[in-house]
Amino acid sequence: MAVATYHHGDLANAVVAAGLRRVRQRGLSAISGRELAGSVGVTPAAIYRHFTDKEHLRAAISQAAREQLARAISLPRPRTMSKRSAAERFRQIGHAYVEFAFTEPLLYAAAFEICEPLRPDSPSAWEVLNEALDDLVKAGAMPVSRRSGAEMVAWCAVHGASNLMTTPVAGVPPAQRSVVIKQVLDGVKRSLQITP
Amino acid sequence: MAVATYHHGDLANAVVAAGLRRVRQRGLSAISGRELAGSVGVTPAAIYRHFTDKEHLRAAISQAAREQLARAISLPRPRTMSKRSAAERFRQIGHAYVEFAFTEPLLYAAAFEICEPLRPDSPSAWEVLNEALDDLVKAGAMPVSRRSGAEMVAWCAVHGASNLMTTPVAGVPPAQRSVVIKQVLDGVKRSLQITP
DNA sequence: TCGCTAATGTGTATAGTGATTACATTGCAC
DNA sequence: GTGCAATGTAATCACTATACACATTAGCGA
Repeated sequence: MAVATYHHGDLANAVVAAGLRRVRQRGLSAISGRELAGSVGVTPAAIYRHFTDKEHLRAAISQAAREQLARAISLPRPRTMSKRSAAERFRQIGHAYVEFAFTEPLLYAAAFEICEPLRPDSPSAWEVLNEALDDLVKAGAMPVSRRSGAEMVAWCAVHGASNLMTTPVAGVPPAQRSVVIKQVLDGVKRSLQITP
Repeated sequence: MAVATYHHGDLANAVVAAGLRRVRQRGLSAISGRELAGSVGVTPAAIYRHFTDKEHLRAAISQAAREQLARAISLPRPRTMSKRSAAERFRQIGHAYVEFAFTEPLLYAAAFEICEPLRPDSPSAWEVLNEALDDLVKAGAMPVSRRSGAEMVAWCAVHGASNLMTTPVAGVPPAQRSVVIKQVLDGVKRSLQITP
């Protein structure tokens, strides 16, 4: 099968996929071009036909991780939204973000380790967030006056929480995580004056 | 002078110091033990008398970066505090945090890249923050009921902002940074119900 | 269907890396 | 002073990123 086809056919994607698998266990910094090439059944140098650099390769993997995060927080969006359901969905998106960081800490870390966007992030987390905020305003669950800059206020809080709690600096024991998350999400709610 | 003394005398610290210098320009991941050893005028293997691993070395450098951050946000603390001055100082600490991230992005990134505390972080950023929050309560600028968990609410927001804005993911143009920072800090203020 | 060309993968080579080992030098406690 | 533990050196190994010349092949125009 190694010689079934001389040309792999989809090396770039295959390498990134293998990279993601590796990242989930050892982290982005442990990625080795050789090993990756081997796991795809190809010579190390072959990678350089598709990626200029090791850095380029790592950037591609990082972006793939970012796309997984975006997918993870893309919760289904009901056609019509009440104040309650809009607020609920907004909170759940925040939860999903943090949850992703907890269940796939290395993938999450990789997503933000290298952030040069290669091609425009397909459905970026950013867009999901903005959509949810717009829905909040439309549903009347948040004053329009708070809309401007709300993305950053919300994202910073949730991203900061994910970042700090997947790391030993903050020293938050896992058992206490959920209460911290609640406090942070409540804080966002208060800060953006989300009503119900 | 290379042979002035066979023993260096303070290799561990010298190596970390050289490491910090290097990190500021190229980032933590670009650290090479050999190069570091060379820049201190010592053989590569000598480093392994003081650090078990390269990872151990990097962890030490990361912690040194964390200590620099802590120093950067350790603003002078007036003996007696009014509501106004307590709130002011709290905000300035937040500003200093973000400012550090902007002026030394690579150092800041390194600080949180490896977070195993080796020895207890001398004067940790955490402690500075808690002190400032306690002062807020004492001065009556924040309701006691909001004190619990306030560290995380505040830290998450500021850390998230630093993290996202020293990176191209958020796509915030440098010119617009200060307004985002203002919004985030105002958000924290509202969230913690800081009064003046 | 043929054959040309660009794209892709191979093999080999080089320089730099982290790490280990045996040995040299030295400060310090006794 | 002497001996020992701490520290630095030299030589070495396995591995990694990367470059280059070459082999193979897909896909296209004739």
